[in-house]
Parts: sequence; structure tokens; C-alpha cells
Amino acid sequence: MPELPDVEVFRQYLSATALHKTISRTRVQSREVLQGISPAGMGRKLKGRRFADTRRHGKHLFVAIEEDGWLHLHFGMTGFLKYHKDPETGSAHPRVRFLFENGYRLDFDNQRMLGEVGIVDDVDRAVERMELGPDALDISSATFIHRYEDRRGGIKSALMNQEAMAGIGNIYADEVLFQAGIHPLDRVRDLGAEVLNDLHGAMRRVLKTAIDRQADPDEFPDAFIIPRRKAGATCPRCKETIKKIKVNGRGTFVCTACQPPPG
DNA sequence: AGTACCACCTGACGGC
DNA sequence: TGCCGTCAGGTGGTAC
Repeated sequence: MPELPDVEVFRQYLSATALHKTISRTRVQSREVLQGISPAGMGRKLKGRRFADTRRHGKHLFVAIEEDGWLHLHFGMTGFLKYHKDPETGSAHPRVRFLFENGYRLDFDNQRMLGEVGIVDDVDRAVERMELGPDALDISSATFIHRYEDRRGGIKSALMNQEAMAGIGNIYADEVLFQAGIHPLDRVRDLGAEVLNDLHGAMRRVLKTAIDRQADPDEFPDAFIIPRRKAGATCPRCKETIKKIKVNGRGTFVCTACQPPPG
């Protein structure tokens, strides 16, 4: 699930639920997801402290630990957060749990364990170390054009490259390209500054709309292609049949009428 | 610099 | 019902 809009919704959720509450203990159910810290180390770092603030960069979420560093959460393909009180109705795969003195807990659920939980001292340095590009909602049109105009290769893989720009994954890349009327296999170099500028605008609109709708495809506008990610669905714009292709090994949905394939 | 392919994990789904 | 291949909204390594 988690691309930029999903992680932004997680950030807002955590901010609304788990900030400023004293942590009584942590429970690590699957230590494979811990990065660079032991379960005991995690417990020592958090016990008796409170989460104080949140930041997001691309698909990464950071949670300030009162006066001492940041919790770093990365969700992989299957992660989400759940703040709840009842151990019975909690999440199905809670890999790490943060228990609060008020009886609630925040679960880091991560079915496939492709996510990561760690501690970092400084968010900016962590972003630098992971070699993440500018956040897709922060990047200006000028920087966007600058970073892409000389790239070789296809536009979809470029949008998904987290070093070029952070936050876009397989699903939202398809949506952004659909909204911009650009085929995922178009060569970046052939697009030109004007088209890149349009693409940047389409990207901002898609991301903001998705966040407005809580990243819930059921709430997306009719003009979005995300809720129609299945072979044989019809294009919301022209009613042609949506095609499924592979781009860099990833399932990719296109309307070849609205997104003409490269020559 | 890009891409193709495999790997990491767990689970759902369709075909036989 | 059971087994099997395939696929999945992420990322990293390696080989070309």
C-alpha cells in the first residue's frame, strides 16, 4: 500500500493518536524488521518517553522521540499503523508494538516483513544516507525539470527512482502518467520541458487529491485510473479498454488511446 | 546510466 | 479439497 499519499495519511493518523503520550514499553514480535537496533535497545530508547512530532520524506516516516532522536518507519509493500486498545481486535501482523501508559498501543503491522523500523539521530542526515531525492510534494517545477530532462530511459522508471525524487511508487506512477496523458515507456529525454512541467502539475494534483481522500481508492474521483487496475476495465476518459503491460517487471495499467505508446 | 533478473517474505487467487 | 504457478502499491544486489 504505502506510497507518498499513504504514508502521509499514516503520519496524520499517528499525529492525531499517538503523540504526547507516555510510552510504557515496546514489544518486538518480529525482530527481522528492526534495523540497527535490538529489541532491548528499542525498549531502552523509548520507555518513559513520548512521541513529540512527525515528519515524512517520500515513503519514509519519522517520529520524534522526546529530546532524543527519531523513530524511523518504512512500510515496504504491506505496512500500516493501527492505534487501538483491544489486543483481540488489533492488527493481524503487528511486528512492533508501542504500548502507552493510557492502555492504548500503536502497532506497526507488516505482513510481508519488507518494512523496517529503526532509530536515527537526525532526519536530514538519514535522508541523505538513504540517498533520497527531494520529496515529490516539495519539489518545484524547475527542479523537477532540471532533474529529469537529461535522464535516459523510460519515464515510469524515472518517476519511481527514489534517488531522483522520493515518494512515487508503482501505483501512483501509473495514475500520474494517465492524468498527464503520457505513456510509461516514453523516453524521458523526448518529453521536453513543457511536457515535464505539465507532468509535474499532474503529479501534484494526483498526490494532493489522494491525500485529501485519505489515500482510499474508493473515494477517488471518477477520472482516476487507480480504482480500475484490472485488465478489461474501461478508461474513465475515453471508455477504451485499459491494458495491462509490464514496465521494469512491474504490472502497469495504461489506456493506449489517452497515452499513445512511443513511436 | 539503465535495465533485467533474482531475492527478500507472506498470502491471496485462479486453474486444474 | 488440494496443489501449483503467479502476482502483489518496496527495495537491494548483480550482471549485462
